[in-house]
Amino acid sequence: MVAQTPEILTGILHKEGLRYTAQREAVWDEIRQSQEHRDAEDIYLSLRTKGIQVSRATVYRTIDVLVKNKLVRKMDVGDGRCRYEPRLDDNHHDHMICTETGDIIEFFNEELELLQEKIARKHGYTVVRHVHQLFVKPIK
Amino acid sequence: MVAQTPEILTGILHKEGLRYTAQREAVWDEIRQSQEHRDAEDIYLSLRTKGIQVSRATVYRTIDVLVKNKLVRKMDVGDGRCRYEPRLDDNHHDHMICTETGDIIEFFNEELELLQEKIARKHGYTVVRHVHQLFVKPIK
DNA sequence: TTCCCCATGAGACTCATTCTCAACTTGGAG
DNA sequence: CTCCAAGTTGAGAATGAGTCTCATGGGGAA
Repeated sequence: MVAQTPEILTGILHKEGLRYTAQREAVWDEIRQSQEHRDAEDIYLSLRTKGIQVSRATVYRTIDVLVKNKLVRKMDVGDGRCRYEPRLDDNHHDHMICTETGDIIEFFNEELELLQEKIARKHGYTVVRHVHQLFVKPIK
Repeated sequence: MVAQTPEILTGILHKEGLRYTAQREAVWDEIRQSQEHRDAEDIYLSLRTKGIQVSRATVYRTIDVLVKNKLVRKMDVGDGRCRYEPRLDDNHHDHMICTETGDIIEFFNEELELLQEKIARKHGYTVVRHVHQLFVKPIK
C-alpha cells in the first residue's frame, strides 16, 4: 500500500526539490483516475478537453517525475508510443498484449519472478528491473 | 539448424518474389558475420566504411525482409534504437542487459518458456511471441 | 539484347519525444 | 503582505530513428 493519499504528490515534489503546481497536480490526477494504459498524447488531450491549461512538454516532464518516483509505470509496447499506468497499490505485474484486439491484460506470477532472479544469479547478476510482454492471441 | 548456406538468402528472396541484389547480399553478410546486437546505423556505417555502396533506406528495407523470414532477430531495448542479431542456428533466447556496462547476455530457460504459455492459457490465450528482457547489475 | 518492372538512393517526411527560452509562478525572506 | 530569485511553463523548434517518394538504375525472362 503506497500512494493512496492526495498528499503523496506533494511529498514527492518536495523530496525532488520541485515546486507544487496546478499542472503537475492535474497530470497526476489524470493518470491516477484511470486504470488504463494510456499514451502521453491521450493524457494531454484528455486534460485539454477538460479545459485544463497544460502543454505537451509539461505532460512529458511531469510523467518523468512520476515514473522516477514510482507513482506511474511506463511501458514500451513496441509500437512507437509508450503507455503509462498508475501504480497506486504498487502491485507489480507484467502484460499480455492481444495481437488481434490490442487488449492489454495484466498478469503476475510469483514463480516467474523467482525464476528470473535465479537465471540472473546464474550469470553473476541480480535483476534491477525487467520487461516482460507476452504477445498473445485467443484460443478459439 | 537453419540458414547455414549462402543460398539461404537467394531462396528467401525467391519465395518473397524479390530480386537478388548486391545490396541485399551485403546487408545479410554484414549482419551474419557478427554475433553482436547492432543497430541499423551501425550496420549501415560498417558497410559504407568497407566501401560498399548502400543506402540507409535499403538497409532498413532489407532488414525487414530478413526479420520477416527469421534470418534476423529484431529487439527493442527501449533506448530508441532497435538492435539486430543473426538467427543462423535459430536458437531461441532472451536477453539480459547490464545496466552498468550495457553488455547484452543471452539466456534461455525451458521452464520459463513453458510457464509463459501456461500463464497465457490461464487467460484463454496462446503466446505468439514474447519480449523478455532482464535489466541486471553484477553481484559484487 | 530487349524491355518491363522491381530495386535503389538522396533526401524529404513522420511522429513521439525533447529542448529552448522568454514570460510567468511559486514560495521563502524580510 | 510584498518582493524577487529561482524554478516552471508553453509554443514551437529541434531531434532522431525509421519510412516514404520518385527519378534513375539494373535484374532477368523471353
